[in-house]
Amino acid sequence: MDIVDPGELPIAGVRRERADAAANRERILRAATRVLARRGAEGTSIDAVAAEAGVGKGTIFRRFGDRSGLFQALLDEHLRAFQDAFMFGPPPLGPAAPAPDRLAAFLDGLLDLLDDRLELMLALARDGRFQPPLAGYLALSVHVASLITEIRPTLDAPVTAQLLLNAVNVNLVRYLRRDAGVSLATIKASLRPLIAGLAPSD
Amino acid sequence: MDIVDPGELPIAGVRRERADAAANRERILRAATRVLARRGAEGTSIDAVAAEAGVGKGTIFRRFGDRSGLFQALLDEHLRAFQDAFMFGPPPLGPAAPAPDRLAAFLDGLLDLLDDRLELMLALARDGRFQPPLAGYLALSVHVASLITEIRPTLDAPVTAQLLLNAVNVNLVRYLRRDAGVSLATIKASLRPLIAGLAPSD
DNA sequence: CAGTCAAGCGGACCGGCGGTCCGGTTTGGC
DNA sequence: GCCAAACCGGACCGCCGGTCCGCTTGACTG
Repeated sequence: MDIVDPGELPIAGVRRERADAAANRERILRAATRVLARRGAEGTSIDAVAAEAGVGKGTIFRRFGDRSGLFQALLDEHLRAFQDAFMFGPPPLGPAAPAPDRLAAFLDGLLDLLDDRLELMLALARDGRFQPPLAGYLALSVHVASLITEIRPTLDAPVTAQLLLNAVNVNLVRYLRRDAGVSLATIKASLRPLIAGLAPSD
Repeated sequence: MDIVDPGELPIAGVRRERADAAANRERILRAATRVLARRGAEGTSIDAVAAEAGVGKGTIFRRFGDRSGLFQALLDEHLRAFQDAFMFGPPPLGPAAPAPDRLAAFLDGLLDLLDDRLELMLALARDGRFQPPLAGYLALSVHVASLITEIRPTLDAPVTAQLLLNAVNVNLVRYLRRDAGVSLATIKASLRPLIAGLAPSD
């Protein structure tokens, strides 16, 4: 995506996205959302999205590169608000709260997001491209790592952060919520003891 | 797999597997192991395994039902020894040790197994069939849940067990080991604080 | 306003995959 | 040695992600 935001004025050397292209991008993203809702992650092929958007599949690949690029773009929309909240927002998510509270609030928020956008996250998870080094997830894991450093500096923060983030894996959430009938509150509560172990034993 | 173990005597009403079929099953499993090693999880198609085994692909589907059935069978071989060890073996894995030690030893052992059979586990993970409710994994999660109950009975043991098991997700291990260059010892060590949080705060 | 051309578009096409099917072959009990 | 049941192989199917290329269209220029 080396194209400047269409809302900005043209910049020397950078061409603006054509109006029809921008419109199509929007239609495609909306169509993808609808297909995800209707057919689920498993049934959401590029052909299906293209048909729903009334667009050739070539157009989708031109815009988003490949399958996971499409879902990345969709995820970014939802992730942005969350990122703002934990980086600049009010406590307990934002920087005014103590680190342990922030970590708990962060995981709660992430679980809410996962629960809300399950099919999208599953679609992303399908091609292994998602998870650990996922572009959008990178910011999250950096944030968690910094919180962990704050809580107990002697830990290996990056690795611990990955372990924690993986505990709330998409597939697990789907299974617990859908097949095992576990409530979100239960999952959140069960996560607490794990993060409690991070605090210095004193 | 409703066919009796070929080593046993025939039982009334249950037909023994034919000799050639048994031989083929073994050839297929061996071939799958070789292909996994040579081409990795991503490059291990059923066609490739069939070719390597010198067998038609129909034979594979007859034997193992579908793609993941093949890898399940392969996993079972490796899982059995581990199961024996934590159910009947010596401490710290076996029942003679205190529950917290057993849990730590269990996770260490699981990580060793993951590291050792990475490609196989990745192949299993590819079709979502793996993970949470994976047939072979079920026994593991039951075991972890029982240890957790022993450690702190007030926890929601099944959910906590799943969270813990997911923290050592296959994809994460691959990423940490292969791309991030993290040692197995580091991963094990980073897991300790998390399970430490399970112990009653007293 | 007309001309120009890069950008954008669509859908036929490709290779590869998991899975099915069925005509021919093999096995093993009698 | 006979025969039915079990087994086998690989052609075949539908689907999917991704590519390609001839045609269309938007937007800048004079």
